[in-house]
Amino acid sequence: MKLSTRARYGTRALLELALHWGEGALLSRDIADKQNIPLPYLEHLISPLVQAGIVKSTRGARGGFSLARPPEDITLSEVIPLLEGSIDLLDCVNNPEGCPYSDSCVMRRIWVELKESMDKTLQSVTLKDLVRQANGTQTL
Amino acid sequence: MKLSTRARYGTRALLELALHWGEGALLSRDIADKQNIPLPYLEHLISPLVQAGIVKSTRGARGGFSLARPPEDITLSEVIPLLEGSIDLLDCVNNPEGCPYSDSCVMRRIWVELKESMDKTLQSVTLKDLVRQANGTQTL
DNA sequence: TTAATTGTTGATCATAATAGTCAACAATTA
DNA sequence: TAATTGTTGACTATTATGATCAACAATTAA
Repeated sequence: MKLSTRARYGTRALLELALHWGEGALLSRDIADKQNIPLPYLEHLISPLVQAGIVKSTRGARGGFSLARPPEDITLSEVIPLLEGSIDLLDCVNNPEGCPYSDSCVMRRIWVELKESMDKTLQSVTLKDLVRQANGTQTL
Repeated sequence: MKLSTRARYGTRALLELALHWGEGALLSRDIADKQNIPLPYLEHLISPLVQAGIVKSTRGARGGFSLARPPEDITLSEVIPLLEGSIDLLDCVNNPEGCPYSDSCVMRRIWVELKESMDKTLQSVTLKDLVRQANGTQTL
């Protein structure tokens, strides 16, 4: 039950983009260097973020990546599932038909609750929050 | 970020033991049959539960397994980490020294919060709760 | 229009974690 | 003492993850 490096790398990449919000596109190479992410790996894991409309990509010379929306509008609840596939601890959480026992299963309810409590926490954090904290600006 | 089958099997085995609380020992073979768990696998995953004093084992003829404590005193918060190794989504949660970045890391705080919210949910569920639900006795 | 640049995609490989099995062993009871 | 039952460690198979590489598409600037 460990988080994959995709989620770790991905959130770091997004933080990097959030730190440079409003400054135009960042090269994937620079993101990779700054955040210590293998470049060819970054290219793959950023793809779902682009397709989901969280990251904007521009090809060709002078291209790169930038956030498609303001950092305060992007929560981890939106981001982590894209990177991780889903935050369901078991497939039955979102797909009860897949398990022959789901009707009578006593445990499924627990896994659903668990997912909901995680999601609630993730919803409470925006990229802007991360930027604030990174800058030490956070009053908290 | 999926739960391992150890946790699924393990909780089912515990549920089975809880259902028979007060009736003496259950054979591992019977637990395995009833809950559809490969017997040799069950033997391995039950071991940490025995060592942690949650399950009591008796060897030899007429031996078997039973809960070492009343079902209402055993929470999932105690059980799942034993089966799963830990519920930390990342090692840095419980072992900051392992990561060179943990000081300045913006993300670690999130992973810690996530773990705490999961643990809170798991703490709220005892084996007795599961039994009640399995019996349809739950008033809720 | 061409060359350089940069993201996109798919194939592929390596490694590690998980799931599962088997056999020798220790303890207990009848 | 023989039958029973849990304990442990070694081992195998399968899958998921992490990572790389190469061909390709789009864009810009000379």
